[in-house]
Amino acid sequence: MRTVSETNTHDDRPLPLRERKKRRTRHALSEAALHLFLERGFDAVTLDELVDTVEVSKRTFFRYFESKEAVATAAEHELWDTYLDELANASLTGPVLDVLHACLTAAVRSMDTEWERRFLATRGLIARTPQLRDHSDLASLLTQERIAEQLGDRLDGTATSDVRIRLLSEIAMAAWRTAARRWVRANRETAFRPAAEPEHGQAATTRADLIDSIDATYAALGDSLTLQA
Amino acid sequence: MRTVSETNTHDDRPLPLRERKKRRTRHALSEAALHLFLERGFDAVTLDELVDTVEVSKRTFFRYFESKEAVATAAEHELWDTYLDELANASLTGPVLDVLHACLTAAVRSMDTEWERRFLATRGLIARTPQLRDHSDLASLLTQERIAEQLGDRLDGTATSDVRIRLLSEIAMAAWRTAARRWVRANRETAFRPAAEPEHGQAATTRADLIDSIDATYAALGDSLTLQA
DNA sequence: TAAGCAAACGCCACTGAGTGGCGAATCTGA
DNA sequence: TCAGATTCGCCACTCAGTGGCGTTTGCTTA
Repeated sequence: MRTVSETNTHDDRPLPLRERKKRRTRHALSEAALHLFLERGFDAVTLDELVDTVEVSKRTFFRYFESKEAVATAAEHELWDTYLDELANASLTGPVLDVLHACLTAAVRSMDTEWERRFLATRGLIARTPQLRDHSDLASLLTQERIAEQLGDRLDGTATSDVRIRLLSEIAMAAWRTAARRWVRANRETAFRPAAEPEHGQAATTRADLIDSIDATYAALGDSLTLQA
Repeated sequence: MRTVSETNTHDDRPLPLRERKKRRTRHALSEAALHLFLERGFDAVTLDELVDTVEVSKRTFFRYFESKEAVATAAEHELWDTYLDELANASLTGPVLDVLHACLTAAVRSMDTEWERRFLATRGLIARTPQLRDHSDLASLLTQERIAEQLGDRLDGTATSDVRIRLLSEIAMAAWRTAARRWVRANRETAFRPAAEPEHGQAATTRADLIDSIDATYAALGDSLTLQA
């Protein structure tokens, strides 16, 4: 039993002031970055500009984000963190590929609506900025590496199966990249507007579509291996 | 019959002088780069240094290579070019994955010994330089993209199979990355010395090992998909 | 509530990759 | 031998990212 004063859902109050300030700075930076980048393009905005609008020193910026690309893809990084958490808490039973698939969709589902908005913006930027696409792909490869490590620790560690674990992680991420790219391509024009109109009756790009794309892609994995000319 | 004066192996003569000079410059740059990077580390060598030792302006450097990373991984790029050529000339019959597998090993086999030396050096650098590992991974993703495009053009272009083609390309490259990483990891200490001793009786890292690793990895693809916990 | 401590920040100078512009050298083809 | 076109060198510039250091700000203990 916890005391009443200790709210456990989204408790922002009990956090030390210092921590709250940090969150606010981080949030302000990533929010302003998305806004500026969408407005004028990733390349056209310099870090000095971004840093000026948030009224923070450039030195401080790099205490929060490790690169200009990182602040634009923060939402994706959060997804990967959640994904890895899901996997860490999942029980490894049955086909491992199914577990990875389930963890990924669970991660996507568990993000809040704030995240969804930022993620859409990020993917919009990625779609029109090669540099960001590279950074995003790299992040997926890094995550894949982490997955392989985690699986390697938790499954039997025979050297023979090590190749299979690495391959499995690769394949799982391949499914993500394929699904995400398909999903982005289908929405290049319709979505990703700088100022998102809130309640457009039109069918907007939702995370449900993304999850559908993921499911469909995972389902196509088996066929792909044996694809005939 | 050719005249005796016209040697056909490595004929550098019939090429216009301008072209020969360009080749020499490019070769000198990539050769000096490998040497310097292996000697003192990728980060410790500045472009200005490299450019000074070759006695070329920095401006000229960027007319030959698009980045500092590119000059260190030139050998890999050549492999990808050859791979794509192989694929372009291959007949698409039977399982597409087998075709990709065959093209890759064929490409590796068709490179000359000069290439092998440079490739080994490059992989040694990649193994110890995260920045280069990223660049190499990105190059493999880009190649994978090209493969998907080529396959998309040559196979039937139904939207349904598009996902499978992308996935197949991803999976094929996943096999490469896994194989190459395994191969590098197995030789991190034994090989990749700045000044390679020519005829060490000891078993040295050869491209045969690499091809074996590729074969083994492709063979493990099917199992990986159905890997059970 | 005052003192002391550590974390976070701002400022500033600096490195180094990559680019733009333009005039000079060099190759080529008639 | 003389245009015309490439290619190159030089120089100044932009901008991401880092190191150092002094100052502020929140936290803690007396």
